[in-house]
Amino acid sequence: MTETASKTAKQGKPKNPKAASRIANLLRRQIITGELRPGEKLLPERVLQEQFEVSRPTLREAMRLLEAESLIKISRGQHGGARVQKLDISVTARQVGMYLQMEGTTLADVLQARAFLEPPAARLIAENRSLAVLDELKGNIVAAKKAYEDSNPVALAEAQTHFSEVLTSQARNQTLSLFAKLLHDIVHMQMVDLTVKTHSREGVKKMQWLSIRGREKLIELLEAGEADEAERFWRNHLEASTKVVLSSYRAQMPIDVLQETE
Amino acid sequence: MTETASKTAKQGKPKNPKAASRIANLLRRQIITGELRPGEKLLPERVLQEQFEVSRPTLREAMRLLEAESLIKISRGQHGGARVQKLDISVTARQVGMYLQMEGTTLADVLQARAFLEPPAARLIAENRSLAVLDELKGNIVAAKKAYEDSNPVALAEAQTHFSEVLTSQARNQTLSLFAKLLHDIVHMQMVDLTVKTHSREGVKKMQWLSIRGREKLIELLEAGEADEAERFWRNHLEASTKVVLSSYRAQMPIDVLQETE
DNA sequence: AAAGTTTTATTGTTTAACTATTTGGCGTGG
DNA sequence: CCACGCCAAATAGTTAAACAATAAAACTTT
Repeated sequence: MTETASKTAKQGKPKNPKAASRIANLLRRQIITGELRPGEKLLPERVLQEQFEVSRPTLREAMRLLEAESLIKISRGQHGGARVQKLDISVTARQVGMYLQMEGTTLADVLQARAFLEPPAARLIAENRSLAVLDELKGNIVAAKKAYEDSNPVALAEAQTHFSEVLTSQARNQTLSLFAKLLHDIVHMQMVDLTVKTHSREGVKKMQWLSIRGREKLIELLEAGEADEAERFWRNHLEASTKVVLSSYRAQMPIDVLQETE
Repeated sequence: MTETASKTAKQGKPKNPKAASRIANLLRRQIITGELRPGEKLLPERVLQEQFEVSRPTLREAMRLLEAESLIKISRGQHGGARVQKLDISVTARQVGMYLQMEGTTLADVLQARAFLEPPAARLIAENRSLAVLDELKGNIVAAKKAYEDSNPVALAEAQTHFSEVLTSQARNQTLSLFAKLLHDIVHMQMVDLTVKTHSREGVKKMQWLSIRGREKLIELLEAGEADEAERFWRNHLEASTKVVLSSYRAQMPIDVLQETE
């Protein structure tokens, strides 16, 4: 046996590397293909153990993996167990953010990326302009103005990111929309300790007003269907305001997505 | 004791949700902050057990999490153990792809998103044109032409994606560059069973040639520093060729990122 | 010296128990 | 009858100790 060993005899069951990830793959597939839908309960541990013919610790490693991906949520108690969940985007955002963090990416870089996505989106909206979208954008401006007058920086920031989301989501491209959401989430993570500083700054008020005016102008262009002009205007606007943000806040610091995950 | 139970007495140790994810968080932080660098070996399980005061199955759940994130790679044997690794982008790509898959995103959608990112990148290259980048792009064209003449569709596809990568990576924005890589990875996963069909098709050859010509033309514009023109041209080119791809292949099917992972 | 064998350090997996946390039901006292 | 508290049952969370598998190094034999 010792001589023939090595790799001559292939095992009947290739038996993927680790039992846990093998099982996680199987369950993951069931969930993602919709075989198991959000809200549905997975079988309890001991049943799955028998089904997959593994021990409890091994099965539980698999459950941890799925739980970490936010595919399932596990609870204890009488009617506890693993329930399929809608995917939580913040989990993906964290992983993308982790990647960026390891490369020393700055918040400035992330903001710039966002500024990169929006102008083409604006173009698309101008090309096939829909009343619903335009109305939503207008409503957003109203809310932003109110927040501005109330000197409520948090609400104003919310309104701004919402505006961005509407822009990118209406580009009618799911992939791009997801990217926009990821960026929003990553930026949001950083803002936890960033927004606070907004209060005391001089000139912020003025910048905020310019920002609102810029969006109003964009809406006009969108309504007029001026695709080229809308795209160009919005790029210039974002570049200008990004510059201000970069110099104002400590956006040149690498992001950190690990702050007290909880 | 029964009466005072409930939640009156807070434990000294708040003891975050699950031991495994708590430990994973600690180790993850060490890795991401660079305290532990790629190649370095983590302490063996039994030492970490003592350090974190948990049992082996619990610790191993944590290790599984980090392994799934590609932060560590575990091997058995005498000098085995967990080693810190450079992050594997395909893990992140898979997770992003999972998200897209659950929304029923089509390959067409993903390709369109890529077409969305490149024109602005082309603009940037035209604005601050560097010889190195232009040379790399030119070299790419040469390779593509060779693949074309050899009727080597795989090499040609490689060249095309490389061209895209150079474009987006030279945008000097890490976030955007990461997105481009993610898209490339997701597309690549799908191409496993997609490229094969390329051979038999009529008109493909012609399309390939147009694609190469388009890139040559783009390079000319970039060299001339015609930012606006380069961006516009490239968008039109991508839109046109995307349309062809969409009708030719089964790009209208939802993507599937779960096909036989390993 | 080369080849094969044994030893050893490490992770992979199993089994069996105990602990903690919910929920529902049951009973007792108002 | 209702409300409160206690208990029981179902479930996941954690621990413990052992054994299996693997890979490298050390040793032994030819």
